[in-house]
Amino acid sequence: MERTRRARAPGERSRRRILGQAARLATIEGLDGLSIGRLAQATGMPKSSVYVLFGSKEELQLATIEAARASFIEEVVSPALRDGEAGRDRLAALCEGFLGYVQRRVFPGGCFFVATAAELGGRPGRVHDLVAAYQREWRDLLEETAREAAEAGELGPGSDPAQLAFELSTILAGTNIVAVLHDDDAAIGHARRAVEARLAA
Amino acid sequence: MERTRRARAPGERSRRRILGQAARLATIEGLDGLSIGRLAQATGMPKSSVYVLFGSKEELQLATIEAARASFIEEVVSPALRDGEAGRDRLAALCEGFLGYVQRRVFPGGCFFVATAAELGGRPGRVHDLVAAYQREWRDLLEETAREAAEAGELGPGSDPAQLAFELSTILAGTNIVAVLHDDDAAIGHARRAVEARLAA
DNA sequence: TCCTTGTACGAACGATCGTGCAGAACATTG
DNA sequence: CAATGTTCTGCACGATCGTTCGTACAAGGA
Repeated sequence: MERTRRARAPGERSRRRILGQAARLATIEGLDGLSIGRLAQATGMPKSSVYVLFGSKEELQLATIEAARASFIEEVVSPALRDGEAGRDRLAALCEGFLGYVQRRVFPGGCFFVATAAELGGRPGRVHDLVAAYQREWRDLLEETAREAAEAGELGPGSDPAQLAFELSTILAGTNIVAVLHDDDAAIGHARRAVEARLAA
Repeated sequence: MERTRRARAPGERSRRRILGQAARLATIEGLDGLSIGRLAQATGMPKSSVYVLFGSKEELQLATIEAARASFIEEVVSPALRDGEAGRDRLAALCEGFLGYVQRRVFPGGCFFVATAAELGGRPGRVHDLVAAYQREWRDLLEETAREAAEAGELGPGSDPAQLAFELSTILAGTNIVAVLHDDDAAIGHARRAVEARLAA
């Protein structure tokens, strides 16, 4: 048991190191622009080793998405679920967590899922489906939290949780694009005001 | 005169045909994913002809951006400037123009500039700069129109045109991403409600 | 008339892409 | 220590990338 885990460790460690670089690279070059050769060069491993650790480029992309999701949960979701009590506070914490995560450039190209969602657009395939599923998961989290807030009476009387979650998620995604494209953190400030206004009413 | 125009016509016609395909392809494959070989195959011309008409891949990308901008102006901006009188009406017409343009899939991957802005992110170079300039041009148009509306007293008293333009542009961009990613026009409906609410207050 | 210019076409270049494979390197077991 | 079974690595493959070159044709200016 312990033996086997230690035996598999070297492969796991290499995988983890590659995936860290892959997630960072993918926010700049795109998931398609991810090349096994460049990844090998960035980690100092031979190309064939990188390849054999994942089996195919598509599997590498899928694993990269999973790694990025783990990072997103650790950096954005978990802190908000821990700090924000519930309802509106938690909703604010999620938005602020996202904005801080973009601002401090956890990934050099901003939010991994905004970048890949825009890239994959309407293309078919497993990679697209996985990104779409996680994007929806994020919006569902916002929506459910908004629903809690609405039921607690913390939002205006006529507020629609689905509509609110839609507006917040699109504003956050759009903010990411503008902030990265112009390397301009003023966008983050605008976004904070927008979220504030939407959560006050 | 007429002779020279007819003499120069074949090159211009080829360029136009290539750029039309290029703009459509770029919203799916990305500006980087645009390959001269595929473009040649799509237009039935030899690869070298496509190449020599633009001189380099970067020039092809720049020309593609210009072509996409012309399409955007024709499909979104001009109708709104013609129909919407001024101020708030015009602002509403611009937003609705954008949403209709996304919904009817003028480009298969949605708005060209949202797709490329997300792709180019923080990369350096002339291609990035041109996309960033046109993205800013679009937001400036929204902002100036919002300012007209505010000065005409059509918006709420405490409204900030820059903030309003930021919110509208990010909501529109985010809507494009969601609508294309999930091939779900319900996002367009949500966006219409969001714009309406923002322009009513 | 020749000469320049611009467009069209085919072939080829070096580089890099994803992928496959035979064997070296390694740890584990007897 | 020897045998065995995984894991890693160097090398090579076909394909495609952007780019270049040589050539052919058509038209305008000298």
